[in-house]
Amino acid sequence: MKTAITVAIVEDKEPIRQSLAILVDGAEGFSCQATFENAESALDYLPSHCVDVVLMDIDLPGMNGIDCVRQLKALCPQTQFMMCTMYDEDETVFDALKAGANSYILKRSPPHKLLEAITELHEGGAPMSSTIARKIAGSFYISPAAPNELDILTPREREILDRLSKGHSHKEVANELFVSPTTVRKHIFNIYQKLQVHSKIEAVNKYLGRQ
Amino acid sequence: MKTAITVAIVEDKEPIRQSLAILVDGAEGFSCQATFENAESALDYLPSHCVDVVLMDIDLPGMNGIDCVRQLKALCPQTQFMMCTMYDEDETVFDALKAGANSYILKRSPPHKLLEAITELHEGGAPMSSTIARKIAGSFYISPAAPNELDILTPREREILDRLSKGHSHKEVANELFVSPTTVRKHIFNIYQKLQVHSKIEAVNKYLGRQ
DNA sequence: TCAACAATACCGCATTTGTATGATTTTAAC
DNA sequence: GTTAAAATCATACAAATGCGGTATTGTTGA
Repeated sequence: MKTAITVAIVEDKEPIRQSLAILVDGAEGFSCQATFENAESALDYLPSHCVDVVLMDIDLPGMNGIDCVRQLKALCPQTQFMMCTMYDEDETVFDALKAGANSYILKRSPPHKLLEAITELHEGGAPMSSTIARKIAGSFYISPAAPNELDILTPREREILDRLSKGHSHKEVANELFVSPTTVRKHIFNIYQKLQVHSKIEAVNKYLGRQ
Repeated sequence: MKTAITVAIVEDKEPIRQSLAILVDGAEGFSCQATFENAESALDYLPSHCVDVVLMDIDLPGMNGIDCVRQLKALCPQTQFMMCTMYDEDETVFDALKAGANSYILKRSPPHKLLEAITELHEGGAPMSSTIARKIAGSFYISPAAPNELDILTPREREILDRLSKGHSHKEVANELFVSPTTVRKHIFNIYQKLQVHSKIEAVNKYLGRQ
């Protein structure tokens, strides 16, 4: 028989913490090693007792679950973190992923799904509740309908803007493209007109899709 | 009984196309409406005969599956697209998501997983093969080790850099912070020294973690 | 064929920026 | 209570940049 997947639970609400612990410990192949009612105690204990999977609530008293993951991630690199929460706002989801969460499951998921997800996570997957997964996949989508401001730039202008975005000066770009610096300046001027900006930084921000 | 999920398949290799069609059509609750051996014929037929789910291979003769999804997405907004391919390179995956793919399944997945995935996709999820999901989730992760370069900046310097990153000039920043422009320039110069750069763009790139 | 556009190039001017040196005042740490 | 670091300001110069013209050439679509 395979070694059980070791699990820790961070959840402030007593009844939920208890039922999660019972669920995990009661299932074959899983072992709940520890439970915590706040982020601080988890940060205290887990680094010296790393587990395979941590189920992390987000809304905790004191430090929130996302910041807790960010810190634990550095201390327990081999541990997988599953956010287990009721929040499904965009910002929360993406902040959790940025902090290092590998999985994001909504609390309303049925128990057997949770166990499945822990297994999948431990086997190298990144199980997400379906609405979360859709949110994440959708965040990459670039709508062709959205008339990209950059479309009005000519290929040459885009090329120059790209090099500017890498921090190259007018003169450097001119050398790279084998044209005169004045030509580059003219192109840049035209770019400013088209993008309605007045400096390299503003142009680069638009180019790289910020602000 | 619920209406069957209507499916179309775009796959150039005859045997794979056939077995996918048989798999889908043979399962209860699924109905394979059409199969195509290239992107062009799919683009020809599907817009006027939209289906619930399209299984799309990537490596096709002529137009590839990603570009095909990009175009179909605009014409069949309610259709869900599942990339079904052997590629798992980063660039391919993210390009597919940018094009509008809602799901990305590797061909090596077992048949029952594929049917499950189609169902999940149709119900609003975004099923991904586990290695793919991990890749996607990981793409958000911001390593806490990276920003240590910025740690050497003082709060004031960070404040100024932040405003520079928004495209403000020296003078503007000076007005915003109620200090002399020369002070701002001094700070900026110190920032350059610390970050080992020589222009605003380079500094802002480091600040925003894009280089 | 002609107009529009893209890419190339030049000149010139005012402003911004990068670099250097030096100094004063707050603030924080020991 | 001294010291170190941070924040402030000044002056100065060279280089880079932003803005305004004008002009030539090649391509392209109406």
